[in-house]
Amino acid sequence: MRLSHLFAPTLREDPAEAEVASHRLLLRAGFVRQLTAGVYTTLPLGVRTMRRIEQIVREEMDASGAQEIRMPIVLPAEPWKATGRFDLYGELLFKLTDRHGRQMLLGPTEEEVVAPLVAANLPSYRDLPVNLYQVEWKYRDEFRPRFGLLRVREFLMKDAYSFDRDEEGMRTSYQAMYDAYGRIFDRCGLDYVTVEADPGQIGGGVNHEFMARTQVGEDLFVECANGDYLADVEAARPMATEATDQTDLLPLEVLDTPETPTIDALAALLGVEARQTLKCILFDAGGQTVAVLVPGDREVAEPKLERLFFPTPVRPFEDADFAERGFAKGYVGPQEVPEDAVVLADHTVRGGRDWITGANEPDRHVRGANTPRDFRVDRWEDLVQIRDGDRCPIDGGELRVGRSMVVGHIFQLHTKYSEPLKATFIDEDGIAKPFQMGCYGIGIGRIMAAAVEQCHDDEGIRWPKAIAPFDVEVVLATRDHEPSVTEAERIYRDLTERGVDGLIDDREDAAGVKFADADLIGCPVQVVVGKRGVEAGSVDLKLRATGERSQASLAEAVDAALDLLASAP
RNA sequence: CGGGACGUGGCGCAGUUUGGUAGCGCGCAGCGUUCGGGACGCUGAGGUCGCGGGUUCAAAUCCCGCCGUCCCGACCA
Repeated sequence: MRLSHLFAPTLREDPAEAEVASHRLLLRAGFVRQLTAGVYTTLPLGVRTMRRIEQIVREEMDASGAQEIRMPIVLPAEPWKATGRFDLYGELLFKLTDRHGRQMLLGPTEEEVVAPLVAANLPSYRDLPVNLYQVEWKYRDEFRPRFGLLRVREFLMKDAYSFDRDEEGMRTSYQAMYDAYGRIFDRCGLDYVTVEADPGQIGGGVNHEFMARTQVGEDLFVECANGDYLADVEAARPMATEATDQTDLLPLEVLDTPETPTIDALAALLGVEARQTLKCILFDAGGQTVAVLVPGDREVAEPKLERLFFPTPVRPFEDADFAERGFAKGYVGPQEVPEDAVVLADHTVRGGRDWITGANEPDRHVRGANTPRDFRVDRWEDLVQIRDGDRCPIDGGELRVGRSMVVGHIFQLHTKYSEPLKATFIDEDGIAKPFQMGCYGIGIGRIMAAAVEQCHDDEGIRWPKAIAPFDVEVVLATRDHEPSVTEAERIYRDLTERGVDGLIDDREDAAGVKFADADLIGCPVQVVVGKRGVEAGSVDLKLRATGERSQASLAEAVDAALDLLASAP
């Protein structure tokens, strides 16, 4: 491709709206342009990189036995009502109405389409397993698109769905995807970790996230300093706390603590540490009151709580709930919790005693609260948010919190969708049974953004060669020196004949402009052809990833470029 | 959804406090000089100052409403 003909408008200055590196560089280097919040046009360079990513994804999906299909984007709402996701997703859905007044939506994911599709001709167990995938646009009206291509409202996603006869088959299909995902992200050149994660809104059971390590990601994970534990921050658990000595407990004593509805105010008034206090956080789970106990210096991890009660929705108390159910907001303690409520305590609560906690009346707390003497605990569970410095549950090592961008997420769904959708097959015993499903997503644009986050410097992008828009850029560093032009054209042509995706900068611009753009666009290898070199019978080569420069004779220029490309990351 | 900031030629910005002929840099077009790390000179094109309403002799500037974009947060007692 000739840069003189390529629609790749590069920007000399950083766009005002872009703060994170990937957003800034993808705009500046002419890969994408923003149309509106969270919606982007992909320019030729971006299309090339995304196609390369798609190609890797398709090869590995096909190799794992999955088959590509293409499903619609405009979907009728009915199946989404059947699975409950029409309401569950709510505002996240782009909804539209057709001319007949029928409710439609733009697909945010496609279980509701693919399960009925596979079930349509009532397959036999002999037809299973089946794994279908597509690479298609997805629509989610995120309440805050951000970080350029990281969180967008329209995005290209590879989504796959496996259908099995039983759980064992589902686990086999899941493992095949797990393995394929590892190969995909390896091939894309990403530095990533794989963690067991929270199921979130898709629900179901076991699931893993593939997280590219980045500076700016929205998703946090924890990692043991000794390298033996990795988890999504929403699913991570700290090392079990040892129970404290329970002798010589303090008596329960009521304290006057005016104007102390927060832990900070209470700790300040009494001159104690927040961790000596006990928070009693109230939730509603399908009408039942749930009291969650955690030390005052810790936060409740709501996703963990939601998982415990799944599929019953759990929500925090609203102001009205406190009054209706007889609790004093800001002064709630676990004593006197009604019998029909359930009291959950985090394991870390075992490590404390003589708690200071709410007295269940305004402006009063108690000191010396102990279980089971003063309050009951119905269940001990893992309920706290993990934080930097917690101990690893495997070996007690220090846990560190890292940032990442989730580029892939795989789920074991069991019959969560096949059941409500009545997506069944006929089993060996002649009875119709719901499929055991799995679903598997990869964000194509996110891989592109994550790669830029991981591979860039002050000058621009340093593409991993597997997903670079072009392999080699030939920079013609002169305009009016005919022998240089001839040599540059020859090298470009020979590279193309040798199967390399080549780009030649044949524009009428100064050499400095071309060098700057070459570094910005970030092809792995640059071959610089100019008057000085050509008169001396040589070209200059540069490996973008390291900045390493070398020279080759005109005759060996193509081989040298190919060798350098082979050595590129 | 709450809070904050911003909106002025294609891009980046100044001008708004204190109302009075719309500016700068880059880019773009033409000519000339340059020609290996974002060159130089001359000439030139290009703006409903986000939109609507109001105040005023006069509004980019003051007032009201709306729209858009970005950032932070979204219930922890």
